[in-house]
Amino acid sequence: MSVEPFSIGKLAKATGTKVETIRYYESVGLLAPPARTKNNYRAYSAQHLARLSFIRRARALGFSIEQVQALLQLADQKDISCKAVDAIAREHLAEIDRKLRDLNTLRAELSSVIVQCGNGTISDCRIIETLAPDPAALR
Amino acid sequence: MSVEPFSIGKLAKATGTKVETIRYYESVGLLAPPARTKNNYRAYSAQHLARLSFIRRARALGFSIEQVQALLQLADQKDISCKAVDAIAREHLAEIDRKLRDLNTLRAELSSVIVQCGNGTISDCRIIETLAPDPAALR
DNA sequence: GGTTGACCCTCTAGTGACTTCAGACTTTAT
DNA sequence: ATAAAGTCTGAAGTCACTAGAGGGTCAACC
Repeated sequence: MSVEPFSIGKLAKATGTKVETIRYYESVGLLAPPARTKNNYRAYSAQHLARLSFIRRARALGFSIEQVQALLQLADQKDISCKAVDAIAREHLAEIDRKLRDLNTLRAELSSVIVQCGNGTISDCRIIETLAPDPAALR
Repeated sequence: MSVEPFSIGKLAKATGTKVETIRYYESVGLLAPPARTKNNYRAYSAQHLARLSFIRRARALGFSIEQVQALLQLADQKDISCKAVDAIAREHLAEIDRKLRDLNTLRAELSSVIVQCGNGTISDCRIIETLAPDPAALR
């Protein structure tokens, strides 16, 4: 297992992150500044890879950068209760469920709209009407 | 049916939009600038109400402002085929399906994390590990 | 008639999470 | 040797709003 440090480009490729995004994470204090080579290039360790992977996964899960910060801080204090971690996760799960419900509703609406929009002209096309105002709002 | 023009506040209430957002839509060319009263207050017509309702519905469905612009332009040319409208909607549906798949995966992970994170300390807590890097990425 | 509070106006700046750009240096491949 | 690809910093741009400063206007109640 080679423990040589790697460049920002390699780290980017390994984690599916853009180079600029990695630098951004460093600038906002999400990812610790790595060592530098004599040319001032960033030299990352396996720790950085692990942490960036965590960050990316958490971001993909929809956690905000602030929430990821909180999770990382908690993760670093291994001796305390994980109730706080659990709370953050639960809070987020509720959010995901809300998003899922919304998206499913939208999906249904959108696909019914598409079905109606078979091949006619716009004047026959229901997609516009479907999105048109609810008469009830016009009171 | 009263056809008197209404203020930005009434329009906001009728469409569930913030006043500032309406002005923003005008500034980016999404909503046509309305007439003005002698006091320079915006005076909206039923057309504006209809169009803003459309905009809000489309935005709620997750269309970007650019996509909404496209839909509105298409809607204004009533004599052409609605294939373009259909294409935009279909494209958007695919996007929604991708998000749904992701969210479902995430939900499963997060809830299994919560189950495991019952009452131990962080060192027992799997939440960090669950989000830890995929060993495959470390090649 | 005065004043309180709810509206409305414009213009500017702030938000989150990046992305893009300009301008310069270094490393790698041909 | 030279060109392409990678890296650096710092600043500005993006999206879709949101908030704030600093002002004018209007309806109503005392």
